[in-house]
Amino acid sequence: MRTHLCGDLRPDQIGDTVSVCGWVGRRREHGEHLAFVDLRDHSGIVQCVINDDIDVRSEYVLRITGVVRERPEGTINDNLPTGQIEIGDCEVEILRTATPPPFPIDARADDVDENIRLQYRYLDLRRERMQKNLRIRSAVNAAVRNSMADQGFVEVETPMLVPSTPEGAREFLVPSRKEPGSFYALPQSPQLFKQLLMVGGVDRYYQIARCLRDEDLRADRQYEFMQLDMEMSFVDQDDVLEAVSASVLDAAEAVTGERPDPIERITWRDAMNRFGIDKPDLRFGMELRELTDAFASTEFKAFAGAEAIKGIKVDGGADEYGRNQLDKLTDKAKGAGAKGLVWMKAVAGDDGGVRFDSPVAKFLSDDEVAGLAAAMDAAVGDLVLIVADDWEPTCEVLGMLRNEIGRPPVHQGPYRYVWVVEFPLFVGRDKETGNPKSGHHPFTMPHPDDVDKFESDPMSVRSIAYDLVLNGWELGSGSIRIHEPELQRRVFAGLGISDEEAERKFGFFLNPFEYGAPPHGGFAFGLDRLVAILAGEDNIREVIAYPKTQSGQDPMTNSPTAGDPKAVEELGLRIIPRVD
RNA sequence: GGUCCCGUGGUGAAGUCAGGAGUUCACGCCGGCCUGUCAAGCCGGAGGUCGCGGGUUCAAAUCCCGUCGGGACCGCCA
Repeated sequence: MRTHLCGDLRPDQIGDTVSVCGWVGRRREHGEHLAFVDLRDHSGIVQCVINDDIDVRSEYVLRITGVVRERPEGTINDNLPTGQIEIGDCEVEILRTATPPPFPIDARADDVDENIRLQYRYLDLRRERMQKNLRIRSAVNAAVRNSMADQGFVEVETPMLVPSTPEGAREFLVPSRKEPGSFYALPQSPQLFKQLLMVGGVDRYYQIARCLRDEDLRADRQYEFMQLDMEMSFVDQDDVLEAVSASVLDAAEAVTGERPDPIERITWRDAMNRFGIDKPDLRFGMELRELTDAFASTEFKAFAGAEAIKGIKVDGGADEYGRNQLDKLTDKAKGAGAKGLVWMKAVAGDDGGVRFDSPVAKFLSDDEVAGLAAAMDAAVGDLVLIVADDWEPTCEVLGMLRNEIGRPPVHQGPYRYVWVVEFPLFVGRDKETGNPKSGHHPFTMPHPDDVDKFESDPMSVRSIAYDLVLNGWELGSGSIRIHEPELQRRVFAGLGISDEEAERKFGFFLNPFEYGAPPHGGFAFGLDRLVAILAGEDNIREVIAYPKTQSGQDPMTNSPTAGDPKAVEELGLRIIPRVD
C-alpha cells in the first residue's frame, strides 16, 4: 500500500512519486483549493498539499499518493525532520473515517488525566511518546536476548500455572476446574523452575519472564511485570554480576548509544552508612556523616548512650528551611521511626568560626560544636539534620530525609548503576515467632566468613546476595544458592524451621537437589523499570502498553469483571457477599 | 489498612480558602470566509447533573458528612 513511511521522506526523494499511509494530524485549510494536511504514522509526520476540496478530518486514515517536492522558498519548517519537503499533486484515498478523538494525539495529551489516556489507550499509543517508549522497550528486549545468547545462555520457558508456594509475595490463584477446591498460582517469579533447570544440566538459563504479584501497585510496581530472569551453574558471585552487567549495559547502550562505565560496587553496610538505604541514589551527595565519636561524652540526653549518631547536611539550607518545614521534616522522621530529629543551622560565630542556631544548641559543649562543624564540614548557611538511635534506624531515617530533600526525579540526570553486595542473610524478626526472617530467600548462600556466627550472632551474618540499583530504583536482585543439604539445614535452623517443616514446605523443591545439584546462582531484573528510566519516564505505566491503575483496574476493558455464575459454579466456587 | 493531593462542556485550566444566576480563558468540535500554512488566520455557533449521594443555608462548584474514581507515598512487595 505504501512506498515510504511518513517520517522517512527527505530531499533525496524529491521528484519521486510516493505513497504514504497514516492518520490525519493537523489540517490547515485555505479554502477549496488549498489545504495542508499533516499525515502521521509511527515514524513521524509529513506535510501533504491537497488542492481538491476533499473533506478529511482529524484521525481519518488515509493513503496519499503524490510527488515529493522541495518546499517553496521561505516555507521550510526546521522543527520537522521532513520539514524541507512536502508531498504535492496528492491523490487522497480515505481508508477509514474517524470520529474526533477525546484528546489531541500529540504531546498535549501528556497533561490529560491518566485515566482517560488509559480508557482510550489505543489512541494514546498513537502518540510519539508512546511509540518511542514501545520501541525502546522492544530494543531493550532485543539487546538483552542478544546479550544472553552471546554469553551462552539458553532461553527456556517455564509454566504460568504453577503450584502455590508458602512464602513470599501474595499470589494470584487460578481455580482448577477438574479438581474443584484446588488451585494453581500464577508465578511471582520462576524461582523454583530455574533452579531445577540447573539440576537439569541446562547450565545457563535465561527467560524474559512475566511475573505476577498480588501486592499493592506503585509508580514502579504493576501486578504483572517482566523480568530478565537468569541462572548459572558452576559460578561465583563475580560470574553472575559480570553476566548481568553485560546484558544491562548492552541494553542501555542499545537505547542511548553510549555504553555506561563498568558498574561500581558497594557493600550493603557501606550503602546504609553512607546513604541510609539499600538502594542508594548516587546521583547526588548529601551523604550521611558519622557523629558518634563527636558526641561520645555528651551530656545531651537525646544523644547520650545512642548506638549511632549521624547527620546530613543541606548546603545553604538554613534560610530555605523555616520552622514550619523543619517541623514537617521532624514529623516525617518520627513517622519513619525516629525518636526525634535535631536540626542545627550553621551561623557565623563571634570568633569568625561556625556556631549553630538550634533548640538544642545550649546542651552542647564548645568542643562538641567544634567537632560537629568539623565532622559535617559545615559552612555558614548550611542546615544540619541529626538523628541518634540504634545504628539501623539512624541510617534509615537519615536516608529517607536525604531522598526527601535531595533526590531528583528518577529519570533525570546521569545513569548511576550500582551493585549492592553482602546483604545480611537475616533481616528483622517475625512478629509472632521471633525468628529471624530471610533477607533474600531461604536458599541464599551465607557468606563463608560468617558461617561460624550462625548461632552466636545470626543478625550479623552476611550473604552472597546482591541487588542492582539504578538512580535509586531497585532494578533486581539475586544470590548464590545453597546447593548442599548440611548448610541448608543450618540456615533453616537459623530461620526457626525444623526438618519436618522444611520437608513439608520446601521438600518438593529441595529433594531434587539430592540427585546432584550443581553450585549455582542467579539474578533477575525488572525490565519495566530499566526501560522506564532509559525512556526518561518516572512511571512504569508509561512503558507498558496496557497497564493497570493503582487499584488494579483497566479503564479500557473495565477488568476485573464479575465472574459468570455458571463458570464460577463449574469451578466449584461460591462467591461470599462482601461485608463492610 | 493508613497519610496526603486531585475530580468544573470533548481536553486542559481559573473560579472553592472568603457561598450569591454554569461565570471565564485556551485547545478541540460544527458552520462560513480564505491559494503557502505549519499552534494557520478571521467571523459565527453548539456543547456542562461542577464525580456521585446526603446535610447546612433564603441561596452550594464553593461549607460539612459520606461515597466512588485517579495519583504520590507508608504498610505490603521472601
